[in-house]
Amino acid sequence: MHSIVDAGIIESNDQVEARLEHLRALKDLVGNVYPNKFERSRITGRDDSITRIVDFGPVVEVVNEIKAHIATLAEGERPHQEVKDALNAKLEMLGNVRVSGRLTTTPRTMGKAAFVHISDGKNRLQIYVRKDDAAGVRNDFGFSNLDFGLEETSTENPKSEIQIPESPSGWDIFKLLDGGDFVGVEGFLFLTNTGELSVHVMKLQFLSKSLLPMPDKMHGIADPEIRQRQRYADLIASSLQVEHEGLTTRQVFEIRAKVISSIRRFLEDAGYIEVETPMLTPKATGAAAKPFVTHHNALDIDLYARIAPELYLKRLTVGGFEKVYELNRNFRNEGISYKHNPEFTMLEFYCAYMDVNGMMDFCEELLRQSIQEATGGLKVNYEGREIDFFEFERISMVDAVLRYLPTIPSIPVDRTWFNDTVKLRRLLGVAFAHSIRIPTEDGIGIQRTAEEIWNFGNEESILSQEYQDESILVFLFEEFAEPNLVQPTFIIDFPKSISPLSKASPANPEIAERFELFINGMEVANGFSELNDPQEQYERFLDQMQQRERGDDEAMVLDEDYIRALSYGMPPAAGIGIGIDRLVMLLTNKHSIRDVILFPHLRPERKAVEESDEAEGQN
RNA sequence: GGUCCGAUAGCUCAGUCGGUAGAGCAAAUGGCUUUUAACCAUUGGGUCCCAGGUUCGAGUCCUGGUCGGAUCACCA
Repeated sequence: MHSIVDAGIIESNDQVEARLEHLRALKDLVGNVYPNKFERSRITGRDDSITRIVDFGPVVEVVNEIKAHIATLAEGERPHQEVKDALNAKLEMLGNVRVSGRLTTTPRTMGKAAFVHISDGKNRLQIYVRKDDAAGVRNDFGFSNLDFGLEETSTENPKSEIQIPESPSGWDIFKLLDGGDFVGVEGFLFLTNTGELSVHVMKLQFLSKSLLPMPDKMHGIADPEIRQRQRYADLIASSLQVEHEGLTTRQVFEIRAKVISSIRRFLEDAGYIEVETPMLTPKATGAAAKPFVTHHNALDIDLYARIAPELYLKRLTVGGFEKVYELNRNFRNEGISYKHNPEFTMLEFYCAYMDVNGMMDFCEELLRQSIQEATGGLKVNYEGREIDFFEFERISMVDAVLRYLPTIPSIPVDRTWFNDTVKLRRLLGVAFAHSIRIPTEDGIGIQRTAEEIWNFGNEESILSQEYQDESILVFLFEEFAEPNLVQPTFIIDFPKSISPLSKASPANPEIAERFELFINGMEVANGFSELNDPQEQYERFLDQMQQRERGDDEAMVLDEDYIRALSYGMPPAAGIGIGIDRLVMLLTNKHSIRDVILFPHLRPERKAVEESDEAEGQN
């Protein structure tokens, strides 16, 4: 049988060899080197994790007292013995603890005693092992069995027949530990000469081996590929690192979890019910995107990974769920970028009898509460800029373009330009001119002045005949306004033609009652008053199909069953989709969506592919 | 897909003008019973991403490729 080293799954080097050798020696000492359990003490009320111990009130109190004492001392001066003794007496009153964790470093041994920190992935606690007084534990008998197992068996079997291996010394076990190993210890809490909370180990039990060396404790993992491909190693590294800028990887995902649970709580408190609609669907509906296709053998039909749950959720409003939400994955077979992953987490919810304005109000409240709960405030620092979630601006798409359009005094642009095809085309030319950056040696490129852009743009406008008026507006918005929308901003008054599922504004039939929320130039949410007229919806779908025939493969497909559902009558309603990954990026100051997804999609590992091909060739 | 940057010990990184391959951490051995990125001494450890070229000589220069990152264009 191949070993994992022979098979090339882990690389063999002097580090790994040394660890394997330690493991063999440990096997002789403790028996089972992968024991099944370790029972932790319960001085904090339930299983004492390291985090629960260091957060435990009486412990925190003692730690704060020694900190206060140290603050009064000169630099380098040790805490006074009598202060330490008094506090250590308090810690001893708490009783012995049994805690377990991963060694964060190689042990610092000093002749006949040693210190090392153990970590529960979140917090660390120092343990102190002395050659004199640390007993080792054999895993065949274990902590609890050591005390009770002997008596039970001895009633049935003569004592002489039982082979009880001699207990190893804790020190012998300790000498075979490597950074990253798991151990369980029993002992008492105390403060060291430098005032650090530690466990004086009386019993040491080996729990599991790390055969691979731990990531660098100062630098962590530098290779971004390993960070994302081997997230487990990234999480270990971020918990071991002595210093780090910003949040640790673990903290990022803790914030993500907090935001999500806070959102669920908010929606539930507001009367929403969570549902799960199909991930595999016969039609890729509800959004404009390329889907993943798969095949169901038994039914012999193609199925699509859903690109949005929208139409299913609205079917549920037809069925009588007045407030309904789904918080789960969507799949889109499109590019990967800093803000795109093939699968991403979307919150969608629908509320009967509400319109787009009510939805914007509600969305603001939802975001404010969940951001407050997840981060402790409403202001976040994102790439050096402060984003304030207290205020959300609302501005129409046309006004947003007007605000950020480069202007020159000789050509005053106003709202009327957007209703004039000729003038719109001039603006499109300006947008083309604006998008062209003159390359420079440093590769960054320089932008032209407003005057140059206008002069150049007016020549370019002749190229723009193929654009429809509405798509020109969107193009202008994306070119001029979008990158500038840093603070939370609702863009409202979308052209109806690009919003096939939204209701038109009562005031203007060409405008959809729709908004998109932009933060830091990124679309974070998209909502509207839901179109519930089956006849109009049918016509909008037909229009989309025409666009598809003209070559737009992202135009929506017709969903007859959805039209049938609407025909039963759907209440007026508003709905919204919120991109959770992007929201988490903003809250954790992460520039890439891959940093807020635990296992983002990457190219297949090159080495592994080649080797498995070779193996197949040999067989 | 375009442009720019990178790949050297297990990890993080130096490597000058083209001239014997380096440091810290990690590993091994020894010392040290309250250390804090512990310390001291000794030792081992390299396909300098791959292929080709220039050269007496290439980690270094040139060409091509692989992998990765950043960025721009399309998509939420």
